[in-house]
Amino acid sequence: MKYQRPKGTADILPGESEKWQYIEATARQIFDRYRFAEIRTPLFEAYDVFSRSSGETSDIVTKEMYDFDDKGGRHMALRPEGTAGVVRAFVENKLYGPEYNKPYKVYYMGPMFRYERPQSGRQREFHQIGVEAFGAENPALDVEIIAMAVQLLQTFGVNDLKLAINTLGDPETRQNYHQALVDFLRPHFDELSDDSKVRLEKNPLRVLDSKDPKDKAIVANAPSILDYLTADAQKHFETVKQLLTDLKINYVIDANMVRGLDYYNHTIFEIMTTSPAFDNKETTVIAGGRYDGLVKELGGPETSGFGFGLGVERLILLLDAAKAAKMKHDLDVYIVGLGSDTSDTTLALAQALRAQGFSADRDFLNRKAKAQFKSANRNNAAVVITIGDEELAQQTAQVKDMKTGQQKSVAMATLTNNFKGVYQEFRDSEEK
RNA sequence: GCGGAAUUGGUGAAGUGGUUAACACACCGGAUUGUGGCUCCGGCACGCGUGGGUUCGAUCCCCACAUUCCGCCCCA
Repeated sequence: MKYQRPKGTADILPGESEKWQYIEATARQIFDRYRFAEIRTPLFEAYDVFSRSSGETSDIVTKEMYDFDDKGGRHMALRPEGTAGVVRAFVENKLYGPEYNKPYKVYYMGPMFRYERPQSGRQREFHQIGVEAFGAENPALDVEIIAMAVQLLQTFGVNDLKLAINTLGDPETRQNYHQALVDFLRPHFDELSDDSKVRLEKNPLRVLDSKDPKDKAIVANAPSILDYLTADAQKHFETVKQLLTDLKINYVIDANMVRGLDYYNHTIFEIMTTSPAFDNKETTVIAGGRYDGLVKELGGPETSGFGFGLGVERLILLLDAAKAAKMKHDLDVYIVGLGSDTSDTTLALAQALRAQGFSADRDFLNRKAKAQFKSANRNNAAVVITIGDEELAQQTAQVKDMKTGQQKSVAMATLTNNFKGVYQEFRDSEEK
């Protein structure tokens, strides 16, 4: 094994790729219903696009960025998440212009890159499906997008969904709370875990998220951001809660929920699920929220935004656990050719069948009849057409229904002109 | 970035410091000049993650590296 794939990457092979197609097709369908349109942005951007949007001190920027200098000496980075590039495109293409619908709604799907230690469901190259909506501060938009996220997961058959919401308020809220939290944690500095000591300096909100038992005990008595909301922030959050209730969408408020990226404010949410695929531990599949300052941060006009991202690899693990329906397509026709003289004819017949809209396959290894039938069986072929010297001479073929075992001779011309009729006849007799 | 475990064929795996690396599944061929099952027979690792070292001799012992998995950090 001289060459192997880069650490933390995966080959998605046939058998697996069908799941991806299913997921992507389903997502497109749902997004379309909500009038989101696809946007495709580059897999890499100027490093600053990400460092500016995620926050210089965020973990993504400080240690997980897959960055490099290109031959022109430009500092570039593979995208670690989808939002920054979309916002950059939104600004660069002036999509905030008056000629565009507000909110401006887009979705994307594709690979993201983070330089970190791989684990199951976590890779260096991973995939996200995400949506962004720009230019509406109305909390109803928050709720509509959360509802869409819930519907999406339900459509995938993922159950045991738990929606957790929180608010980070507006900048004023955040500043006040930040101060209050630091004031509270300072006296406990020596008791905090080493990780949290660092967090306290870099991003105190993250201490709230700590899994360390001692940290948790301290945090339990910490002030809640919900007590520091400004009137506006309070109103926004209340409306979100009310609308969720109106839609009969269950949720819990997790006042300690935070974000690793700096650009979020107001509503943030996560949809979690428990599954054997994750050892029955709660795992977040979708995470998102509001980011009203980001467009401006990247050079555009003051424009609000709301979006979420879904981890495709994680979703696939869930589908596996739920024993998702088989998404593989069966074969319509397998053509058995006996003797190398038949190869021209089987090739032409296969083409004729495909032209009529059927899937068709044949043997290329000159194997004997038995082996070819085995292949047909393995491929779940509905029909097998056999051509040997005799059929060649008479311009016919043996057509066999693999389910009933019934076989009959059909003129070659009929197969090439009207296979549909032959096929239907078999179907009908199967039902009798 | 830190800590731990693993690494034998297409797959699941057994195994030993010393002639030919079990067994099973899958696959290929034959028994059955042209038909899917079963049965029987045969084939299928120039090699035990990679590179060094110890040894008369290593897949098995030692070291380094790589990759995978698990935990932490973080997150999707």
